[in-house]
Amino acid sequence: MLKISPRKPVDQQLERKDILDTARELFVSEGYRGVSMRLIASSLKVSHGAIYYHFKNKASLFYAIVTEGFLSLDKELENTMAMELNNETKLREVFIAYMKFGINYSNYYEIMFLIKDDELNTLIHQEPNQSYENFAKAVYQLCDPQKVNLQRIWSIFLSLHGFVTHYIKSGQSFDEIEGLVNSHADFLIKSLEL
Amino acid sequence: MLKISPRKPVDQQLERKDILDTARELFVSEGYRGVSMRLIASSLKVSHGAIYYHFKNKASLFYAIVTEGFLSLDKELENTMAMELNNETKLREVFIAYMKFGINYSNYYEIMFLIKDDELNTLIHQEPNQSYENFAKAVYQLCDPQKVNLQRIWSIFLSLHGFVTHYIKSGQSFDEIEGLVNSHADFLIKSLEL
DNA sequence: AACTTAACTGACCACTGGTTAATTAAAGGG
DNA sequence: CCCTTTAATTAACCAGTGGTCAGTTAAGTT
Repeated sequence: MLKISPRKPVDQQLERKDILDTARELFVSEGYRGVSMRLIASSLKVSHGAIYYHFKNKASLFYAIVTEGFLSLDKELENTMAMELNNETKLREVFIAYMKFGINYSNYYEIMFLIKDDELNTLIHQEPNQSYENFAKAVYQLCDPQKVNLQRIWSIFLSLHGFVTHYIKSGQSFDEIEGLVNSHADFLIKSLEL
Repeated sequence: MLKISPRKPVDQQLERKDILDTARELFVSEGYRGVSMRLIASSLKVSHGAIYYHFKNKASLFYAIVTEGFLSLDKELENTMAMELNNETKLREVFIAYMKFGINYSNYYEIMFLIKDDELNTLIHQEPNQSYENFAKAVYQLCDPQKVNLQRIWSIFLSLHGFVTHYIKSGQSFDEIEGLVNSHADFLIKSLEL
């Protein structure tokens, strides 16, 4: 019979933050589906059941990580909006920043907007809408109200979404497709008839 | 010891077509990830190992089904191009048909353009490009060459792709979003400045 | 000290895709 | 017809997944 010594001394106890840090690190390189609870546990040198004391399930664990993604995307938008540029150039930069975020943080983007997983999607239901609203407000602010309405902004968003979705699938780096990024941004700017 | 009687009489032998028919039926309602080899086998009342005599692996089995999806999409495009309509209206119908296909055959669309699966993606590498080329040719044919280039057509395609991707995720029916379909089609038509 | 709670382990479950030795029917050849 | 080879299938196996839980020990409380 193997000796089981489950509860560890206080200074060795697994903390929620340790789990999150390890999961995040693995997630960034392997994606949601590429990271198993067992992989996280073995990286932490604990049994995989120990994770379930701290998190209800895999979706809950990764929900904490995905909210970081939404914060990052919002921060990118904020930073772009704070640039000293004329409206049209700034708008173009907003589009480019969105595409750049999606490609550079593809595993985040996937879990934020693409993955169909019942448990995960139950948890993530407000954040994508909020993220879109922030985007829409920014775009509306930079446009002439006579030239743009909500439907058009929504179409712009879907076009950006399509760009990111396609290139996440194809796996190319941002540097490889920068020309295409610029071209798509130009297409969308032109569609607004500014 | 249970009696094993593996090879069945000729008239009861499992045929490749039977597997494909059952897999397709399950796939249409449950999607690629929702259908296991064991589910297909139990539906056919055979052992799941029997499928591997006929198909190398799950990806190969479903590759046969996904090619049907590409054929269907091409057929939709063809049918739309055969309509007696002026160029702009026909172009708009092409866009609508694409979005309609994606929403109505969402599990096909997912496996054709969205799913990241190494084995499946090894098999499916020409078809999406071919499908896009057919689309691009049709669009180019309906447009004024002075007003459109390959980059713009590509952006149109990505915009349609984004629309479908988003609404596949949200799970709404075509009827529920028909207004949005029309609105997005109008956005794209207007972007061409016809 | 005794009791309760917290934190964890190892084994379990059901499920997944894929593999393989054994088994039987079918096909081929003498 | 008989024997051999090939085809088609099964049941058991493997390794992996997310999740569960009785048992064990440390920590906390009285």
